[in-house]
Amino acid sequence: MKFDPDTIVAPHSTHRGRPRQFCPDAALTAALKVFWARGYEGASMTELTEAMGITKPSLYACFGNKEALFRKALDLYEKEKLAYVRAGLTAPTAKGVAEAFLRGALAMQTGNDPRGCLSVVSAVACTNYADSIRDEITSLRLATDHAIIERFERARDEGDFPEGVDPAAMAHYLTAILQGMTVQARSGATPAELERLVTTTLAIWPGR
Amino acid sequence: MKFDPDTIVAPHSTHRGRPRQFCPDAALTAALKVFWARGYEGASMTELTEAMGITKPSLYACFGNKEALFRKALDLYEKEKLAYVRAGLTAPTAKGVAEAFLRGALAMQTGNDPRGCLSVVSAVACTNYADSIRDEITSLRLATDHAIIERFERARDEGDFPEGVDPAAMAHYLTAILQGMTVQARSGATPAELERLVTTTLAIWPGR
DNA sequence: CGAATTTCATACCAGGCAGTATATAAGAGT
DNA sequence: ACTCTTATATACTGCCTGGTATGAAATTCG
Repeated sequence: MKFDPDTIVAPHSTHRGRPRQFCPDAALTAALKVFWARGYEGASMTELTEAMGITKPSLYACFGNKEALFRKALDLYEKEKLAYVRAGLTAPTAKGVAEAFLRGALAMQTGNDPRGCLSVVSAVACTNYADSIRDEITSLRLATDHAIIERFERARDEGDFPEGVDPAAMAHYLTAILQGMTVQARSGATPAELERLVTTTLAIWPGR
Repeated sequence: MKFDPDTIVAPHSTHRGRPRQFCPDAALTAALKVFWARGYEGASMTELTEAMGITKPSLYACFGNKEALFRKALDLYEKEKLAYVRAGLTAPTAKGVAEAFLRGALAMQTGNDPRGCLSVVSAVACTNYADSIRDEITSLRLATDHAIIERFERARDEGDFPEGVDPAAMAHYLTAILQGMTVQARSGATPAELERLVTTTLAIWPGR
């Protein structure tokens, strides 16, 4: 029998047959970079297999198909690269949360990774996605939005905002700026320009 | 001889041969909608020809190839749909300019047109564009940015901003929010949510 | 009317796409 | 050593892509 390809992890000790000659985690990381740089449709299977260092049958046996591979890459992205979101939510004030998010997003632009948030790129890029991918992207976004909204509601109760400021509105306002940062990073803005966007946003930020 | 396809306009009175059986302007408008909704790579030639109501040879004879067609559609977009940018620059104060842009962008989301700014979508979508297309998109963006920066520098001289606010930074801040609005509109935000983004941005806006 | 010219309609092309069939290689269990 | 099972390598499939060759239709000029 074929073991469940969803597990990705190498089969445990009682393994029969030829062992796999590549590390699925490393391959998935390589695939993530390709999707990140080129988008879902822009990444071809040959490009993916070359970056992953495996052949097509190996890819299909281990990850299913292109759509499943993308979804696993997206999960990995959310888990690893968006750790600063969960960390940022623990900042003591609303402005601290905003600063953590903005600086976290900024840090991601200066590294060696492709520029711009993969989720944003995936959401904007194309309408031809399989519905399941669109649904997953939007559900991830909704979950993040909800977490920020709840955090900002607490911030309002703690007096972080001036009177009359809607926490949910501030949450969407913040995410809009983060998304705009992705667009600008993607279209060639320099790190200095992006940092100026961060400081400007924080300078304007209402409350503490 | 073949008349210059770049002119698009119907040949003038001294025309020999079978007359064209479609309106190039209407066809280009239809093509623009397809590119707008699906992105450059997402729009296939068959999809384009069906939406334009013409056959492939007619398209190629009149518009050149896919890249040239996209560029002409982009020019049309910039000319028609972004009129509110030029109009907005004439607002009396910096905040007035911001409001004009935000409300103009919001109005574009409520109409029947595809959602989100075509330039933003094109800039983010994919790295596989022909270089000329990328160059054109970025040059258009730079021109708009520059116009906003100049307008905001005048606004600073006229005292629209509080002390110490950098006009260029405010310009990029505003465009970031507009780009974020495109992302949110593209990923299913309701008009009401987008309007809240507008009012929030204006409530926070520093100066007049 | 006929000749020249341009557009249109159909069918077609090479190439790239996602995905797979087949055969061989490499390990584990007996 | 032999079988069973799984992974790899090569070659392939059908399909869709952007782009085009060819011939018929429609017009103007002589």
